This record gives sequence, structure tokens and C-alpha cells, in this order.
Amino acid sequence: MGDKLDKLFEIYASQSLFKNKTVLQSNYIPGAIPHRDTQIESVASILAPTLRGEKVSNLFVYGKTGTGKTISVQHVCNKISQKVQEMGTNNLSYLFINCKLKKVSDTEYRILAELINELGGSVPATGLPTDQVYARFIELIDQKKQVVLIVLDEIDQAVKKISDNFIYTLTRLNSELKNAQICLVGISNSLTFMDNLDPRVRSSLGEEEIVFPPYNALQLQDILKERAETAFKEGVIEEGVIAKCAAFAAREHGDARRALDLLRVAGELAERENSKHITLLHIDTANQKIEKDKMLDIIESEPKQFQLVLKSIMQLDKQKNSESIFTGDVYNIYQEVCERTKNEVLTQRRVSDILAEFDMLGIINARVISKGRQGRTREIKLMLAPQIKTKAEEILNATLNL
DNA sequence: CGAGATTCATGTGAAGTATACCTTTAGGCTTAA
DNA sequence: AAGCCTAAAGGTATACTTCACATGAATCTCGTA
Repeated sequence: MGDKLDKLFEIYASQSLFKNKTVLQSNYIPGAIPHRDTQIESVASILAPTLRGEKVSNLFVYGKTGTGKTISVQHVCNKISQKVQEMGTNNLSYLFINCKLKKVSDTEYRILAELINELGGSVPATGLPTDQVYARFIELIDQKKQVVLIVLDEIDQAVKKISDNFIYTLTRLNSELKNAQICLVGISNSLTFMDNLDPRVRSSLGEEEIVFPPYNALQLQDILKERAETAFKEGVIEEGVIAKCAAFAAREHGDARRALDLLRVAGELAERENSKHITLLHIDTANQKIEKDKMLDIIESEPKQFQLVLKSIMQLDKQKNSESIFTGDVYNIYQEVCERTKNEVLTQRRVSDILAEFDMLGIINARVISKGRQGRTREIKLMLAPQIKTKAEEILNATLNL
């Protein structure tokens, strides 16, 4: 056994395809950001006056996931604060908050607390009334003449959870400040986010807007090439691999993160097979793996009743062995399963809707057919690949305590 | 034998109910002046 | 007196149920050749 392991490790160590894997991870900030020059320039030109300690317009940035929004804004802000340090002036504070992070996102209070923490102050985790916290915040930043640049990443999440008058309050804070000036940069994934905002907030936050369009396949290729160069050892990547990665990701609204994931997973797969190269085949398998993980995630996060129904379908699928499954069968099994697991039994009507939703998700394929005298029903086929089935079953059994 | 009626098992739509969650409001209580 | 907190009241979204009606091909019925 020991020998085997030694050998395994040896192979791993000697044959690693990666030079530096962190480059492919999603939190990596590259030195250069290809194909975002115009956007970066716009951001920079809007924020540049902060260097002279002037108040600038609030900025709102939006675009789909993986279009480089966060990275670009961070890049510009880092440059700016670097410049400020060089100049030796000390009149700019730069705060970056990701509203999606669990510990921050819940309440207005927490976001404020986070802001204060970043400024070096502290507030108790709970207890103070909200406007006290505001007072504390104002006090902190108003000590000297400065510009406070607040970047709120995934701002749509925060607004969904809290409400938009939080932002309104922030924008209005300027009138209470004697020395300092606040400017906000909001980053959002949702293009329609602005539409359902309070008009007052919309006008003040959206003084400037920048859209990040999705990358096309060629641009994705450039990004991948650049990263792959530092990530992998020489000659590891076969011809056309990058192009295929880019093509896959371009199909999914040009998500660069997705493309990088794909490449990384492909690399890991190749490595595990002791292959010396990453081939087109690896990309395919990687894509499948990512899809599979996504599917399992969906199954896992599905509500209990949905899982019960799915469990019944899977049970039938095993028994029936490629014969057709009908709604009635599913419902019968479903009742048993509920009984066994001490869950409430829903009506047939509801189960029918649940089945329709599974159809939407692509977990099953259902067709409404008429069986003549035997009435009308859905003909159901489970659409999970065999390897997923076993995994899915484990998940279901675990979450349903079977 | 074939046209039409019947039938079955469930699909589908509308409307109602229960529940959880959130916001608002009012009134009592604490606190600071 | 002001401001905070809590409890009750009101509002809203979600998940589900109930009722009612729609479907459509296999099957039955019955008139006709």
C-alpha cells in the first residue's frame, strides 16, 4: 500500500501539468485585463478627480457574470490609491465591500459595520440603533477633508435583502458631511436592477453608468491564452483546446470565469489521468463535470417535496428499467415514500406541477400522452446520466434521512 | 363495419387557504436633559 | 420629552388545496349495409 501511494505521489509531483494554478482561480487578480480597455478608461476618467480630492459622480457598473466588472473596478481603484500614496497626500479612503458575502449582506447595520471596520473603527456586533451607527460612521470619515470611495459589489443582492433607501441614505449622507465627501460605485450583475429602484436612488447612483458587454469567443481566447501561459507548463496544452474552451464559455453569455473554470478542471482531469497533455477530450469531460456538479447542486438545493418526488421517480426508473413511467405510478410511490419518511403527502394536482417544473429544469423529460381508455398522463423519462444518478441518490437519501 | 358516444386517468386553470415573512403603527418604557 | 423597543395589525409572496372542467385515443354501442 505504502509503495503504491509513494508511486502515486511521485507521479503527481513529477508530472504536474500546472506551473501556477492560482492563476486560474476566480479570486486571482491579473496584472492586465485584456479587451476591457475602454471600460477601464471610462472608470478611470470618472474616478480620476478623486486624486485631487474632488468629489466625483456616483458610478454604476453593470454586466453579466464573468465580464470583468469587479476586476476592472478593483484594478482602477488600486491604481488610484497607489498614486495617492506616491503623491503623499492622504485625502482618499477606498472601501471595497462585497454585498454578497454572507456575513455582510444581511442587514444595513452589517454593511455599515463592515465599512467602519475597514476604516479601522469598530462597532459592537449588535445592540446599537442603526442611526447611531450612521453617526459613528460620519464621525469617522468626517474627521478630515477627504474623499471616501465606496465600492459596493453585487449591490443588487444587498438591495434585494435590505431595501433601496439604504443607498439613498448613503447618497444623502454627503449633505451632513462638513469635510469629507462620499462617492459610491455600485456593481451589479442584473441589467434590470436599475429599473425597479426608487427613482431618487436611480438618479443619484446612476449619474454615470458603464456597461460591460459579454466577451466574445475570440476575446475569451486571448484571456485564456494569457492565463494559461502562467498557469501551465510549456507544451501541455494541445492545439485547439483553448479555442474550444472559449467556444463553450461564449455560448454561456461570454462568462470568462466559466471559461477559466473549464480550463482548470480540464487540467485537473488530465493530471489525474497522468496524461501529459490537455486534450480536446478533457475539455469535453470537464464541461460534463461542471454541468454535472451544477445539476447535483440543483438537486441538493431543491425543496423537500421536490426531492421526495424525484426520489420516487428514481426508484421507479430503477424498477422499470427503461419502461415508461406515468404520473399515477409516481404518485403512488411518492405516497409510500412520504409515509416512510413521515412527510406530508401533497395532492396529485401539486405533484403534477412539480413534475412540470422538473421538466423545465431538464431533470426529467415529460410528454403528455393519451392512453385511450386508460386515460391521459405524462410519460416521464429520467434525464440524468448514470454517474449522476448514483450521486443524486446519495444526496437524496442523505437529505431525506433514508 | 364504421360513425359517433363513452370512458378513463390525468392535465390544466381559477380561485381559495394557510403560512411565513416583512412592514407599519401604536403604545409603553427607558433615558437623557 | 424624546427616542427606543415590543406587540399587534396589516400586507404580501409562496406553497399548497379544492373545485371544475378539458383532453384525446382506446373502447363500446348501435345502426346500417
